[in-house]
Amino acid sequence: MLSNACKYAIRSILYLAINSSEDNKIGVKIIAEELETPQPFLAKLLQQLTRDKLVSSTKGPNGGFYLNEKNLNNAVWDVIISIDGTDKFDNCFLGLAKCDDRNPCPVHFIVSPFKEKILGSFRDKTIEEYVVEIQNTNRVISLKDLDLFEDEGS
Amino acid sequence: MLSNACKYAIRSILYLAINSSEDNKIGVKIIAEELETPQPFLAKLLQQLTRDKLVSSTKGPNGGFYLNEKNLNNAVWDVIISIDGTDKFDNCFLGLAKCDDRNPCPVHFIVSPFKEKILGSFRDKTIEEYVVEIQNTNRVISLKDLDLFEDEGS
DNA sequence: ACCATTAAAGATATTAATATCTTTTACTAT
DNA sequence: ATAGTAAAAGATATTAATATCTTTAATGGT
Repeated sequence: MLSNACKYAIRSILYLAINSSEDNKIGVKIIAEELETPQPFLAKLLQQLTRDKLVSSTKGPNGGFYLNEKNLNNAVWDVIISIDGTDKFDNCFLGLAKCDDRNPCPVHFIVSPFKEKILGSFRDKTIEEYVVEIQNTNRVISLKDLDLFEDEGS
Repeated sequence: MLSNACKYAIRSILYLAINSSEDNKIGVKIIAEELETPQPFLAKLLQQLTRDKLVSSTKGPNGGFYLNEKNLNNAVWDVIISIDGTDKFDNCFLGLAKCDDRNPCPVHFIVSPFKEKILGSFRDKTIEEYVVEIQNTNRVISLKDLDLFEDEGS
């Protein structure tokens, strides 16, 4: 559904939303380590996101990437468009050239509600709202979020 | 989620289930045309499915591919395993190395029920049962199934 | 002014997926 | 037997995705 590139990009932007600010910029190296992604590849993606004004950056010492207020008000969907384009979501799960409610593939009515749901989430929530949800419900996006205790019980 | 190869393979096997029989074998050429897939590529896939005993075939005149009773009792899931392997379904939607109920990515609880549902459908229903459902509910898998009337109303 | 740091940009490399081509083998009908 | 047909097998080609490398530009601290 999403390319690796796009997955990296989404997690990066959420990571920056949570951990960076105008006076706490974060370099690619850190982000790549924290998200376990290939560093130079991620650099390219962040470049792309920066060109599209989805993240902010400055060069030089204390430089790095961060999100400003405007960036925080974009949607995850904007990231997807920037990196993958819109196509991947439109395509039929079984590869039919034409698949819709009228001409549904055998799994159309399983896939379709899911797509609507996740697409809705990506499109209607801002990055900022995502962050609130992530924090309120202990969602994981990077290594440091991991709950490593396998067993809890007595 | 599924590779093109796997999508072709699934539609092929459903197509054969519906249209072929021991004494009505179908050649790659026809199948490829009907499903709008690249012919030699599909040939490779059918070869693979044949090796794994998911479809049957004979060479020579009146030869071609078909499904026997045994083949009809496999699941779509077997096709997926044969072509893509199991991994694609296990992976996190946002690319987290570890993503489960305890360490969920931000969309885990949207994706997870969908995966269970579709995986269940692929695993628990036989090809034969799929065919019954396809026919009872007018599902589309090939060109000839298409309902081309765009508008119905008066 | 100079140096170290870090992103930007452009070029290149690698890999995996997709697709095609060629030769061989099996089978059928005549 | 022979010719024609169709899949099997193996080799090759193309493309897109992923990943890396190198050079350049901007910035900040000394």
